[in-house]
Amino acid sequence: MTYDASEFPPFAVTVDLAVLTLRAGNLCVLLITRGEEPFRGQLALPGGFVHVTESTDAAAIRELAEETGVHTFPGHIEQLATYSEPERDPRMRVVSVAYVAFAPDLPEPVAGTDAADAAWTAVDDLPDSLAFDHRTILDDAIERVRSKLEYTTLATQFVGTTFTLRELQTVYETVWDVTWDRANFRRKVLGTPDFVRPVDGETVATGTRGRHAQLYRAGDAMTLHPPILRG
Amino acid sequence: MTYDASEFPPFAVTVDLAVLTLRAGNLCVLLITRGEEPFRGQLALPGGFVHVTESTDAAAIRELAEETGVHTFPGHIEQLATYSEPERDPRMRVVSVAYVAFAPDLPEPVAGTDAADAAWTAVDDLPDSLAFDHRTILDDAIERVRSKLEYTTLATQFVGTTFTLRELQTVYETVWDVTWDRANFRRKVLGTPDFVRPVDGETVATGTRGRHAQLYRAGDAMTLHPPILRG
DNA sequence: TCAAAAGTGTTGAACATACACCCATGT
DNA sequence: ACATGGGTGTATGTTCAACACTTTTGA
Repeated sequence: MTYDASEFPPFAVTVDLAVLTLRAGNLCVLLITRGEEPFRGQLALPGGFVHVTESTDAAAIRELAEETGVHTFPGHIEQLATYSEPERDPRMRVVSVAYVAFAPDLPEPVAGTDAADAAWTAVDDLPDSLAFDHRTILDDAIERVRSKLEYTTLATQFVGTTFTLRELQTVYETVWDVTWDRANFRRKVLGTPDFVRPVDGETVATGTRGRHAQLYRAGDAMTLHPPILRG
Repeated sequence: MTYDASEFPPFAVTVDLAVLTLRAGNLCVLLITRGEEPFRGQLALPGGFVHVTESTDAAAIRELAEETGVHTFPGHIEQLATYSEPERDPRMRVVSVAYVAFAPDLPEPVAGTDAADAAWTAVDDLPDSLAFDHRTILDDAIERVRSKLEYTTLATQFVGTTFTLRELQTVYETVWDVTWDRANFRRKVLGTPDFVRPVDGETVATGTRGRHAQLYRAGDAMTLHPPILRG
């Protein structure tokens, strides 16, 4: 295996982002409307070219800030997979490294920024097809988030820095479309070492009525032993 | 986002393979010795350039056949992750899509083939460093196989098409470095729907002495509910 | 004082663990 | 016959699921 400029075919490398959040009890994804051909007018995942001086991780983080308009992104981002079918882009040979990001409820994208044509869409209410192979990427991203809830502390990325156990429970119930017994969920979470940590003393929050809830912060644990199961 | 030849920097795209198997009670990986600079003489993961007409999946499968010398690969291969640090290859900008393959015990690589300089190395007995960022890739591959044993039927890929429950148990014990109670392991596996399926009737195998064991085939299940835990 | 939401207790069922024991086979 | 390894039984402890109950708060 020797390297020489004539030996390898050149590829364009892009990143695509599946940014997921919970809004009003629905799992939502950030989609843009394409302004140019091909797929003009269709919905697509945000993304862009990788610069020659940066890693794909760096490119994904850069694009994430541009597309959401938030400069210190409050959630978590990780690589999903790489998509490379030769015909996935009709114009040239493009390999795309997809990332999935999880965030608490973010502000609506604002006109006048790079994110002007971006909007949150409930994943249960997607159009029949997205541009390129983005539907495949998005399906993989949704499967990723559902399975990672089970054996990691990812759920805490969908709520604010402090949260009630009820809010955390709602994350599981929304993403998995199941219901949990409140008491059993509480025991499961509190019985897992370093999953959550209570915020000191007097700290409580309020809903509209009823007893105030203890606030918690994410703990140090990244993986859950044993996992939390869907029932 | 418009495309034009002057706008995107060209990348070389390669695939790297972490081919894992069990040999004599050790988790082993297929490594080649590099014949050219850079990293001449050091161990590296097998791999190669992606052709302009093929997907990275196709390239990985092609390389896998070439490197192992086996044309219908008996195990499982899946994408691991993409590695793209700008300085990962000192000569040019290379993005590498890594794959991990799991196989039952394969024949020793034979001289006179493309796989001539390849050899199985126990992962507990690796040199301090591998070429490029291949040590990082390999560490990720090992973590992948360890975690996938827990919630998928991947373990069946490390044994032949038919196997005894004892052989399957040895897979878990070797990869995780734990011991299981034989009776409890049996109940766990047989109690999981579609994990394994007994091979009909008279079919039994033999060790050196003792009662013949029932043979099983992998079942239809891909994921395990509940997962098998490390204890 | 009532409704709503947080938090605790309790009970029977299901499961896991650690063994003891029986069965089939080759030497 | 006996050692070896496959296969089954069982008692004990732990966890889980369902649901009743108590506490705290706002209206």
